[in-house]
Amino acid sequence: MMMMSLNSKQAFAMPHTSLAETKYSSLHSSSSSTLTSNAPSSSCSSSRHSSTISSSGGSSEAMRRACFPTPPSNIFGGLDESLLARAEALAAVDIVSQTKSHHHPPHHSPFKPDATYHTMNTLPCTSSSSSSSSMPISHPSALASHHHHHHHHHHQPHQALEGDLLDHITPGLALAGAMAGPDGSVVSTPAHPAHMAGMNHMHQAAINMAHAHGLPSHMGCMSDVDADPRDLEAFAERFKQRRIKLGVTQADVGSALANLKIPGVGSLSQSTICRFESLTLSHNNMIALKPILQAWLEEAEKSHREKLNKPEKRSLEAYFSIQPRPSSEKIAAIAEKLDLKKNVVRVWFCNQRQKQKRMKYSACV
DNA sequence: ATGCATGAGCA
DNA sequence: GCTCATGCATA
Repeated sequence: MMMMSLNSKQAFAMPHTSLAETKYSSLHSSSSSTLTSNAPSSSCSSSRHSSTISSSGGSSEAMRRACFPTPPSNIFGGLDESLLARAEALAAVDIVSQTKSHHHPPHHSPFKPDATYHTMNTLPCTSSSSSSSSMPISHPSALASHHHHHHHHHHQPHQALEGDLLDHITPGLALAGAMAGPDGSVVSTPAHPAHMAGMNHMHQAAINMAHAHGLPSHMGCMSDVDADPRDLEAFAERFKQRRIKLGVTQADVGSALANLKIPGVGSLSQSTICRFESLTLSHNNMIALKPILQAWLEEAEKSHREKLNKPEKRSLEAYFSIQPRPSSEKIAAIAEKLDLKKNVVRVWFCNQRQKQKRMKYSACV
């Protein structure tokens, strides 16, 4: 009995992907149409439409018009003590809602997963329902074989036409997030030896194999649950926005991942993070990485929140919301109130203004 | 942001 | 040999 001779992956290789092609290129550029027919219902941030794969030409996949909430602009031209008073009131208010923090000892472990990871973790594809942790490990082929025989539609091609196809093939895996407890601080670890290029590969492909369950079109609420293309898109975008808001670079994220201590997960390169955000990774890869990045994001935000909870900072922010450009005198007053050096306060305002610009910019890009 | 290269698992 | 995930180097 050996009649079934079909090679899995390649068997269904799609037409255009004839290997040699630049692998992925096919995914976005080639058939850019299609995609995104689904409107993402991204709640808060923006709605990105298709984009994702349409980078035809070259770059710019998308311009998301963002809808970022505009920061409070300065309204007060001259402020005085009133400013201080107000700010204090504001600060006091938010102080109330203090979130607990969970501190993790900062352990940075520059653990680089370079070497073959795949071996270590096997990810069960796990159910598609929800919370399933997936680790990025596994070889590509695994998944490849899977899916193709499962459905008629092959995944690979999906990259090219994500929109529709993905619709039905949604795999499910996702992890709720946060499992490890790094302090979230993004450390930048050097991570790569640099002598070689392809050292770490965690092939996670398999993970996601979930085959499809037909997704109802109404599932708008599952966010990290499955790998719904729409979710991925929305998540990638949200991820980027929040990362920027945290002031963390793609490279920082990549190296900080190792701090999560998720088994089998080490650091990733800036390239990969970039590709994730721009949705230029394969669908399977996106799905595999999503839970990891989500975990990182949660940790990072948690620690950021902790920082924000420091009274001085809250006060400064409150002042800032009222008057982003306080005069020298105001700064002196603020510094005195908070028992900080005037210079420190001045610089803080400068940085804050810059940060705001960055955020605003990124939101619109 | 992306081209090119590496290296792994599979058929 | 193919596909895939990922990284380095660089525009």
